[in-house]
Amino acid sequence: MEKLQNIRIAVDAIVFGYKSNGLYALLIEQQFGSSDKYWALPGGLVKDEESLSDAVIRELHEETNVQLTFMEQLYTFGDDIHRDSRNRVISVAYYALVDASKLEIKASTDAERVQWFKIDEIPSLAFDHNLILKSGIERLKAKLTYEPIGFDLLPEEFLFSDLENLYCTILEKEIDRRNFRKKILSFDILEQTDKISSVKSGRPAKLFRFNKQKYKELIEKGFHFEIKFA
Amino acid sequence: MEKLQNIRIAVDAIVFGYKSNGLYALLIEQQFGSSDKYWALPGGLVKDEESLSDAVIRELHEETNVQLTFMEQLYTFGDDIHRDSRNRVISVAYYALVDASKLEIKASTDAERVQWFKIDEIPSLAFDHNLILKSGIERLKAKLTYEPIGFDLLPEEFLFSDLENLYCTILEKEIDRRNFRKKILSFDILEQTDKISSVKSGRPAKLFRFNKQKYKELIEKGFHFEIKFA
DNA sequence: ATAGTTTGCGTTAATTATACGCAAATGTAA
DNA sequence: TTACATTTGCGTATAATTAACGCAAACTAT
Repeated sequence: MEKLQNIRIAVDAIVFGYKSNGLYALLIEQQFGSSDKYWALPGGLVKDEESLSDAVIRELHEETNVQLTFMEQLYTFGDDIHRDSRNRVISVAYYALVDASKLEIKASTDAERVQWFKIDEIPSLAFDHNLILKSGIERLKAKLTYEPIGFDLLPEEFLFSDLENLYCTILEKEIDRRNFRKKILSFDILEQTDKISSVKSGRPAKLFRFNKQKYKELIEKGFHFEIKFA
Repeated sequence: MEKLQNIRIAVDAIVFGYKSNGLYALLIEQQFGSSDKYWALPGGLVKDEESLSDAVIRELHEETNVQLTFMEQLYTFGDDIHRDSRNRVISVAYYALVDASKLEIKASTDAERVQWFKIDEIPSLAFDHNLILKSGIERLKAKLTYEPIGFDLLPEEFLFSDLENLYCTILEKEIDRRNFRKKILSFDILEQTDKISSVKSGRPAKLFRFNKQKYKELIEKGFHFEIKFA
């Protein structure tokens, strides 16, 4: 009979949200020992009878009350055997997107706090969570260019300038507004709605909506979403 | 005190090899109970004090004697809680590439056999290994188009026609030989060597070698490898 | 009215992809 | 020895796509 492993398995999630001034991630404050507090990614140990993705959903639900628009496995962190100094813990990391405009963070219970952090103002996190987050940002950036997941960070209906800003901000690149619009419109995956104005100065803009159904149909026909930048 | 988890953690590896007539994967025959034998991906439980990637290397070394040219984490399979009918096992899957021309498979010990299987002639495997393999093939195909990993499946020195065939076979697409050559050469990541002939009929061809160093330098400067097909 | 903004639609030049043509260099069969 | 099949290596013409701008329309604030 073989000796049982002494390895724990956890899930951690990066929850990304976008506001007009930048990309954010959701962090929770954890208590270590009696005095140490650290910000960390939401997550925790997997239960014996639950799937990995269920574990992520459960942890997120316990600690926040986000409504996910997208979730995907990121990477499994288990090469550093001392990433958790107390025990050997392997973490399966996920990343998720939410419409931050529709999100209210759960009221903080006890000493536990939940908060959005701008992606370039992340403090030193618990465990290897800074590493995980970095890897998540890279993945998000990459995926943004070849799959239409940007829409999952925006409200149902959005302005073209919102979409454009989202791409510019997250990818940290300059894009020609007119070429970007032409490109996206040529994909034929957006539909128009009414109008909006007065929100800002300038000419009133049309509101658009991402047609996921149509996108899936196009995929079947061999369509491939792709946005490139200089 | 929390109750300890009862979840095991394993690693499994897909080892890809390329021969002129197609893509292959390395499988081992496992004994289940007293009579059942199944082909499966090489792999096994992770030890308490070893990293995930070390576990893969060890398992591959125990079961085969492959010399890897590339290895990368693929995905962690833990959503199906009954993927192993005996216990809850979460598997971190890796995929690796080898130069199959230089590879001799370890002599089979006892009843355990190791064998190359052509990718479209894979039998029904143990656990969810067919699923893992499928996911690995998809990843390999995708990666082949945006990173120069095709060279890791070929000998140090190779003919252009080998490279071309590798792409055609694995991606199951037709490519214009001349445009393909032009494209790859334009990247300036190959260097020439001597000559070869007589291997086949026709005009003798130059042997090429992938310059990994140069590739890395180009990456630094913003270069992006990419092969597209109609 | 006038100035300042943002939107929506175009045009043109540069670059890249696609589809071929064809001669050179070999082995082989007549 | 010549003719033929085969594979390689280099080119060229055309189509398609990308990148770089121009500019008027539709608003707000002064």
